[in-house]
Parts: sequence; structure tokens; C-alpha cells
Amino acid sequence: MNDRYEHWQAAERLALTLIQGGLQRMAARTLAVFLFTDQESVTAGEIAGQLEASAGSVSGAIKSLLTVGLIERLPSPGSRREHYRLRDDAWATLFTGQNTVIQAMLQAAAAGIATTDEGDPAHQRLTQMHAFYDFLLGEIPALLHRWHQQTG
Amino acid sequence: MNDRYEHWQAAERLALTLIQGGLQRMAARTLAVFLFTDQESVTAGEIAGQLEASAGSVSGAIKSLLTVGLIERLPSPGSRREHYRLRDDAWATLFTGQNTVIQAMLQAAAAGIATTDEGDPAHQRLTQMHAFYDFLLGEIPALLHRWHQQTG
DNA sequence: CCGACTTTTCAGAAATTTCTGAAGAGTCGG
DNA sequence: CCGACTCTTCAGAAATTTCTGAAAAGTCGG
Repeated sequence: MNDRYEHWQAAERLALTLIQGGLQRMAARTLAVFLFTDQESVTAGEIAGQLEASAGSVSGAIKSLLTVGLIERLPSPGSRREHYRLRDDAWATLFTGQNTVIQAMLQAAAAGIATTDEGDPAHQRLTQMHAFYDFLLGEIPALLHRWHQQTG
Repeated sequence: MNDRYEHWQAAERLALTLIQGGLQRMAARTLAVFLFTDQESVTAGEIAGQLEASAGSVSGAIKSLLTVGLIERLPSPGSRREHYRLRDDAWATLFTGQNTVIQAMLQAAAAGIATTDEGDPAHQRLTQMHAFYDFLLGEIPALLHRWHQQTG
């Protein structure tokens, strides 16, 4: 029950939380490695070893983390292995990813509104839904601005 | 391709979006029914008919929607069937549900911080993560306040 | 270019999630 | 209380998601 074990434990717990937050299982575990490693950057092979997972599944996880912008590929200095690390604004990025969902909600609501008449209960409900997500979308830029100001 | 069909189409599309947003499949489809129905309230049986799903799965979906506070059970006036309807503040509630995730993230980060020493790269990364979610959690009350003010 | 090493791809396997159907529990009118 | 109807529970089936292992592709030093 040394430090190394505690790290592993905390990392796996965080991975579970990330899964709850919507990430895929292996992507979440991979992200946990990026958080808990003592190195500045890690390679796919190191992650696979750490997680006792196949190179294939790690490859897929890295791909998805790159796509959503949580990690970045580093210019590899004379090495065959690709190095990756957590991006500085990873958490803000993860949060911003909700925008996509919100916009989809807005679109879905709008589509529903278009198929109903102005007196319908359904019309009213969909309008309320639209109003909320419209509000939410509008608030996000200012919120992120406040965050960047607080840190910067 | 009449109105009824368009409704079904729009409802199913919205259900898919809700699934993306983290709801379970049947819960999402059920919520879509609550949105698109022309009635003030619906029964479990009506939902099952609408979705061509079993009573069992609808029962489970309603249970979970009740738990997260998206719908409410109405006092049934002299009927054996329970009536349900979408709650007024359903969308704000759905959004607030993210709080749980954020708090879990905070806890996970804190646990990680506790197992690392102050100079470690891991310590720094976990601290940044903690700072962001702490900020986020703090912003939510004011945000919801603005929303209620805007509508009220 | 070659050889050694690493990453990516992908078909099939494994695991997990989700749904169904039937039995049982609950509820209301009579 | 009884009978009719509705809702809930839960074990097993179905569907979906996720992982693995091996082959192929890519990359770098020499």
C-alpha cells in the first residue's frame, strides 16, 4: 500500500468519474494516466503498460482524446515513439464540448416547434426548452471569459 | 407524411439528442413523448403504446425520470392509472444534474492531490483540474438565478 | 532502401447495457 | 372483500458497446 498503489487507486477512481461524465471507458482511464504521471509526456506504449491494456485499445483512446482536444501530440525529439501530454486548457475544452450537445438540443427543439401549432401544449413545452438552451448557450462565452481572467 | 408522422420523426430525433446528452435510451424516448404529447399528462400505458415498448421498460424509464426530477406524478382524480407530466423547470433540473458530476470531479481531483507531493507535475495538473471545477461549481447558482430572473 | 521498432486498423470475442415477458403486488370501484 | 385493471420487479434474451490480438502500415536511424 505504497504511494504507487495510492496513485493507481486514485487514478482509477477518477477514471470512473470521467466515465460518468460521458467519456468512454478506455479514454477515461487513459486520461487518468495523463493526469497522474510524473513525467511531462507519455507514449502509447507506456500507457498500455500502465493500464495493462492492449496497444489497440490505447490507440483508439488516444485518437478520441486528440479529437476532442484534451491531449496534444508533442514534436518528438529524435524518437520513434510519439509523445503526448495533457493540454493546458483541457478542462475548459471538455466543458466546451457541451456546446455541441446544447446546440443539438436547440435544433431538436426548433424542429419540434416547427411541427406544432401555436396553441398546442407541445408547442409551449418545446418553446420553453428552446428558451432555456438558448440562454445557456449565450452564457457560456462570458463564463469562459471569467475563467480565463481568473487564472491569467 | 402527415403531422402525426412529423411529430414522431421530430420526437425520435430529439430522443437521440437526449441520449447524446447522457440519458438512457428508453428514458430519452419517454421524455420525448412527454414533450410532444398534445395532452396535459400521460399514463405509462399510453407511453408504452406510443413507443411500442414493453410496460416494463417504460416503468423503468419513468422511475429514472422521476428520480432526476424531470417529470412529476399528478394526483390522479379517481382513476386507476397514474398520470405524469413534464415538470416546469425540467431543463434547469437536467442542467443542475451536472452538479453531481462536477462535485465528483472535484472529489476525485482532491483525492489525487492528496497522494502527490507539491512539486510533482501530477500535483500541478490535478490542482489545475480542481481549480476549474471549483470555479464551475461556483458559477452555477448565479447562472440559474439569471435564468429564473429572465423568465419570471 | 533495410531492419527494428511503434502505431493503427479491424474482425471477432468479451463484457456490458438495455429490453422484454411474465409473474406478482398494488389499487380502485362495486 | 372481490374482480378487473395497472404498475413494478426481475430473470433471461437481445442488442450494443468495448476490448483484444494479429496483421498491416508507418517511421526513423543507419
